[in-house]
Amino acid sequence: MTTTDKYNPQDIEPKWQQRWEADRLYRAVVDWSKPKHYALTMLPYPSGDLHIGHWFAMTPSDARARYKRMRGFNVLFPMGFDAFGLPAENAAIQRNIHPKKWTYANIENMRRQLRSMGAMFDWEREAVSCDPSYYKWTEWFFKQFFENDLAYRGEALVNWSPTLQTVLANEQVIDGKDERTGQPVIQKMMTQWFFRYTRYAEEMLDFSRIDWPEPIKTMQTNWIGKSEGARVVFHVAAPLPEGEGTGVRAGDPIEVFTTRPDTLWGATFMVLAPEHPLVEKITTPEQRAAVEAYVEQAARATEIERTAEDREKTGVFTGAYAINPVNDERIPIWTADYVMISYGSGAIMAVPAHDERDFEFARKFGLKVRVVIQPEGMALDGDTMTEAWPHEGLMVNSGPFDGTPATREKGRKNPAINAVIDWLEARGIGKEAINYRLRDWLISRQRYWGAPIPVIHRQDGTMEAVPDDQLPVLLPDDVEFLPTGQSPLLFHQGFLNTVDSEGRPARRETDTMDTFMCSSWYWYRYLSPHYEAGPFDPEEAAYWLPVDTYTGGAEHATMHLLYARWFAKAMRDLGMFEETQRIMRAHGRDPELLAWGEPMLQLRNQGQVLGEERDGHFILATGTWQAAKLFADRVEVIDPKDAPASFDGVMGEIVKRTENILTVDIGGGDFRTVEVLPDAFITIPNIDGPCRIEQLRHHLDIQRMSKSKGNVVNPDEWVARHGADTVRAYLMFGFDWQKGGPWDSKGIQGVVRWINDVWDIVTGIEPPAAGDLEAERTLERRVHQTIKKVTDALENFSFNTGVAGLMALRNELKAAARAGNVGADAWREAVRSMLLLMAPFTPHIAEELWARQGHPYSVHMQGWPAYDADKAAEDLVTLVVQVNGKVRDRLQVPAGITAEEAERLALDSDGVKKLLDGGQPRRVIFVEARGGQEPKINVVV
RNA sequence: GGGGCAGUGGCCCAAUUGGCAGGAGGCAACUGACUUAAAAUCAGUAAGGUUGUGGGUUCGAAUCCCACCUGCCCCA
Repeated sequence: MTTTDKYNPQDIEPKWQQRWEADRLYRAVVDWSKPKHYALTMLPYPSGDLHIGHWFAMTPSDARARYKRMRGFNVLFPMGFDAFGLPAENAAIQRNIHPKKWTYANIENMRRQLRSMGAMFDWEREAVSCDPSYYKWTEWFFKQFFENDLAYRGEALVNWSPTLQTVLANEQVIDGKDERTGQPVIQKMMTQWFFRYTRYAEEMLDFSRIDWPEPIKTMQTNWIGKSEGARVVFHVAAPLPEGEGTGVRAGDPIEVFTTRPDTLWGATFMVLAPEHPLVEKITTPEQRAAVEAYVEQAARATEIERTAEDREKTGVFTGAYAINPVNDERIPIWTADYVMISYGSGAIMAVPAHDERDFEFARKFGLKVRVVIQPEGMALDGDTMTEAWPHEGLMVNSGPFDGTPATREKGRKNPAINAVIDWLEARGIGKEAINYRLRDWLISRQRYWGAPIPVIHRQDGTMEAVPDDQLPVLLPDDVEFLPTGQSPLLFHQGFLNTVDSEGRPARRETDTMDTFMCSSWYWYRYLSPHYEAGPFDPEEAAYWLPVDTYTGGAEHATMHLLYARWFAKAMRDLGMFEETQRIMRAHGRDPELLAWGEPMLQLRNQGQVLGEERDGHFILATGTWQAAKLFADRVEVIDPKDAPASFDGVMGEIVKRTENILTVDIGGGDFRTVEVLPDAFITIPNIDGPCRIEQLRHHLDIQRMSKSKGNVVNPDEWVARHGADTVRAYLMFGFDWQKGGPWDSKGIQGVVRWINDVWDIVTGIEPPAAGDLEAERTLERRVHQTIKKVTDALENFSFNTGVAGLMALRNELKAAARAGNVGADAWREAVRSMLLLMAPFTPHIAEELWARQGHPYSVHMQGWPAYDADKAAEDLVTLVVQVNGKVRDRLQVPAGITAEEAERLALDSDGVKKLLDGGQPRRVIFVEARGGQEPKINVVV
């Protein structure tokens, strides 16, 4: 082996990146003569630095996009930035830098980092959501929704800071307190902007047209939370005979939704959410003080606390009664915070005998419990039962329905529910109904750094949308950031004051939009980021839409990925794809693809790269003891091998450090606390002089990377050390992509060796002119087996097995080179195939070696190597012989063996004969060879 | 609290979907070469298992079902 020169990624990577860019190699242009593939990966938030998670998400997606391109697809693989959001505003407040400046500086930096990946991003299609040219269309979408009854203003519970007099985002509230001032935050009903999310709830439950991961579909289904039942109207009962002036008006309706209308006869009280508008109206004077105090206290609890099942139930009687419409019974109305205003109608009928939470509440407050479902073989008694019976049984105490079986089925499938719904509908007191857990999408934010909501409030209190020719409503730059939590737009007179369409003074809406709104349509903008006649160019859309493959994190399951689907359906129904569909039809593409209202046909999620496990420093700390705690004036980091036999102090591995308090594992599952004195003398080998306590390293478990844990892996450092190809390949090789896992800085060595080996194999081997035919045939077989393996791997997002297959091929080539029995032509052909297979994973080295082999530029414009099953086939295979499922023998047989032959050979084998002992087998099961698997035969005796 | 995912040699992971648990691959380990020595590099080599636990279905279970344990992620 003669190595002419060394592999040096720092030379070849920038060189090829510049060449590709200069040649616009990855520019994707509409070409109706070729099939298209729109590969989309989630766009990053410009936080400042690209972290290893971005590489893990994007480089495998890039490999797959490159593979599709080699398969003959015209591939679009764009990139952009989701650039509005809270961190920019926090930076503004903390560091006195304008959010715009901060964001664009970060974008600039991240663009550079993204380029170092060597990905095939088409930068000419880049979109940045905080650019006026982008958010003009975010505003335009809002306006379309506003004008078509998909956007509205309504009441919602928000986090309200009474101290700051402002609304806070969920992220700004920690433990019920404002994260900045530490002052309490309450839940308050306020007017907010919403999209009619629930309008598409039913359609969003249909996943039949899309290839998305099962867990995502399950999560979305649960998130939408469809439940079937009935809406029943109760009425407030007439006031008490004494007739106090309570404001209670007999006959006020209270609508409830129930999934169990078959238990209506067991409703012994009602509960209203504390925020329910009726609470104030119906409360009697003698209960008023208690109710008001309760409502105020409830506002301080978060929804998490309120819905916790193990929480002690609280509530107050309002003094009012309602009439149960099925039996005209007078039942008390309570208010309690376990009922949510945002679910259903914010009021429930309580059936304590058959609902766990109602039961607990009734027992606590001594309310009546009446059994209306009697399970078979059990005699439930409302007075003595110790838990609710939410299951099946026969209806009792239910007037005309006594004896009707209630099953575990939900909705109309349950005979009891079915019968009761019919009866309710016939009498006009209730209706079959479907309720969704999903709530409308609250899109307004009381923040500065977001797309403005293009609405003007007229003097008379009505609203109008900003005319199209005035879009976008621009965010003013000259704003001041104060740590008040309030949006600076509220104080910007130039922004605030405007005129309506008739020239009268008016006030601009100061709410901005949720950033999820910006990220709900970005893949349309990529199609034509400079298009001015609409959010996207229909000519581009007709070719590229819908997205074929979308990759990104599963954490977006119920938010972004559901918003994206809603948006596509709303756009479809507002006719935004009509022109696009017309063009599709003209080119013979099926316009139904857009009628589905599904933005992405295939979705795959990557897992998370976690921090690396790290040992803590092994220390010997000495000082003075006080109780069980050592106050150390000296801390030495030592090698455990050099541990002294006896010492006065604490010795062991640091497992935790909080300020100057160390927790030390002294072995045997025992721990000691060491407080390091401020002037303590600290020594660490390899670091000269006394050290600071911050330099002491503590043990890290495998967990999510974060700056505070100090386990962040910086991709730039690894790229500088080994090159982008190696980092790419390691990320694809070292993990199950869909699962993620801990970073292993030793594991990357295997990839470093692989790439260096490939370099040496391709540049340094001079094969003989002629070789041994059998050896060449074997190498060719391995090459074709690898083509199959790598192809399957890329199709199935199983990147690690793809790289593993390439490593195995490397081993074959090395062995062949050593044996020197493969001739130049066969060798060159094998190397050629290997470089093509490597191109998606390691684009730079593949390009460099491709050029050095004298092939025409570029390897990335070549077709994918063709797989030939005949060339991959083995001549002889191992027939596995089992007896009762246990392996007893292995036989070498011809590859295409039939079941009869296999059975004859198996029954004749030593392993079987011994166990069969002259008798007849009860059954013989032959499993033929399929895929790369060898045949098996199982003899049952 | 609700929802989701995962558990395979010392470690990261394969196992073509119910068919030999490794002639998947890698890390680590060991031996040798180079070196005064070590690291790195190169060449070679074995060893390592009740597939988290317990039940069930099956001719056959890492794979399917039930229960439990442990870990991770998401939402509120």
